[in-house]
Amino acid sequence: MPQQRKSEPDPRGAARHGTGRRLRGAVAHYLGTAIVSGRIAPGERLAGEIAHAAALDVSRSAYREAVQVLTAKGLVESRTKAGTRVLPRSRWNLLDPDVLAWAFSGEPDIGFVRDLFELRAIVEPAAARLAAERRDKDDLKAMKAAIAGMRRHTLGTDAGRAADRDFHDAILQATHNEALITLSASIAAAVGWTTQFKQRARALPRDPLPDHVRVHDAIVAGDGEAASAAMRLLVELALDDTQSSM
Amino acid sequence: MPQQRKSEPDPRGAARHGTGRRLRGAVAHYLGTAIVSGRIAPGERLAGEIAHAAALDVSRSAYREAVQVLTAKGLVESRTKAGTRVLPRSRWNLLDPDVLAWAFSGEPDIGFVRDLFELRAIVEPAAARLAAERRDKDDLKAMKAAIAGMRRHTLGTDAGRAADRDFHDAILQATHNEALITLSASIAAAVGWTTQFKQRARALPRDPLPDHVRVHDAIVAGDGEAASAAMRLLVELALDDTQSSM
DNA sequence: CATTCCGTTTAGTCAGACATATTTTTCGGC
DNA sequence: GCCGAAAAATATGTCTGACTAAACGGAATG
Repeated sequence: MPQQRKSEPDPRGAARHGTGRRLRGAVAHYLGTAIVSGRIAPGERLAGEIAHAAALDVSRSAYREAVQVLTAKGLVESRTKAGTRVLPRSRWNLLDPDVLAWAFSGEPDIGFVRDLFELRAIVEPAAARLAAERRDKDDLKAMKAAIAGMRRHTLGTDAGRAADRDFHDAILQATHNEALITLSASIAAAVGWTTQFKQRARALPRDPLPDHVRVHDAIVAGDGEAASAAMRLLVELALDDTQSSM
Repeated sequence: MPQQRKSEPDPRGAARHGTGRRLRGAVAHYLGTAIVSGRIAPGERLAGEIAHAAALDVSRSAYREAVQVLTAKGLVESRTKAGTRVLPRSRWNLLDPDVLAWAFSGEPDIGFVRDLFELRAIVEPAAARLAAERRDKDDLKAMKAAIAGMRRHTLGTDAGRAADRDFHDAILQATHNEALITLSASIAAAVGWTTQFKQRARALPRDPLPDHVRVHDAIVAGDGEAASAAMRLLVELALDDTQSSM
């Protein structure tokens, strides 16, 4: 008995034509967004495996594997007999790339976006400082290429956004700190979603190139203090732009 | 044919008596540590599911669910026919609590510990500053209680370490920034493992209480700058202690 | 009234079959 | 002899159904 009266998107259907994700991934995405968006509240109990799997029209194994993914990300916890419950937000791995993606797949929570920008404002200037102190020849080459790309294309184009990403990536690599790289990459990606919203809403209000060049020059000069200050300014401007469009 | 010539710990046996984790968790832990410790290098291919599951003496479903966990944490990627391969370190979610635990379950990599301390030195002072600016009555109460607990017990006791954790937790809560809380909690836990090593190696070289009191007083006074400076000092001292024992 | 025991419920594990997607091989044609 | 397309091989992905184990609730018992 497929196709019952569910208004929610059907993971099976979505997997069949849309994303290209495997079935298990589609179910995980479906449940993940349902939880992160608050449609299923913390403390709430999910329907039993057999029933829930049947409701989603997938086998129990596929459903279970999806739940394992959620468990791995700290969203739910399963105990025999008690069922699987949604954990309190404090246990969620909010910095996991998938969780971030799920959080931004719908209407992102304003407060959470603020938190992320705050974290970014803390981490990225420090990263720029470290980059200025540690960059080697390859790092400089990558940054130079990225800046050149940004000169050629505006942020409205795919190529322009790619160059922007490359630039920030190059800075992170230059810190030679794996933990910092992992963290910043996640945040930057998440912030990227919001940036896209921003640009859709209105033409971008200012040319971001000079800000980036300032950061670049400071890192080339090996001036950590200046690099940190320039990056702080860059993040603040990005925050202003995003806020003015919300 | 159980008990073949494998020197590595047997996940099934470990699950049977030791950790209390479910079988799938034990397999995930086994594979996770094998990968994080470098025993299985990035780019390498894991043995086929049927063979590998049989070698570990677990069913294919249990093995697969364990692999899903690793996939969720970015350690491996599975593609039909091509098998499942270990991803490059850059794709790992190094800040995931489980991954950190796996990384510290054996001999932790010195370079990675340095990276974590560096990140901590960036984030925690900033967190202290925010806490000083935003703490409410409940936050102050929790911090006060933690400090009192630290006065009563030394860091050598369980109660003392719990009080220390509570203090840092209270500071994070006071920032009212969920992303910051998630991040710092992970790092602090990981750094905690190393601290334990440190104390096992030698009597702790100095009384950490005055440093904590300084942070506490600054936050109570609402002085963000002082709180940040005091916390920076605290982290630096912790780093010194850890380094001198390695 | 407290305690213990047993049945029920739900997740956990197992086994084997079939589907799907690549890679590799092979075979035909140019 | 080289190149390209079709077929075979192989590993992951999904499905099904059964059984196990653990935890909760209530009944029976002291």
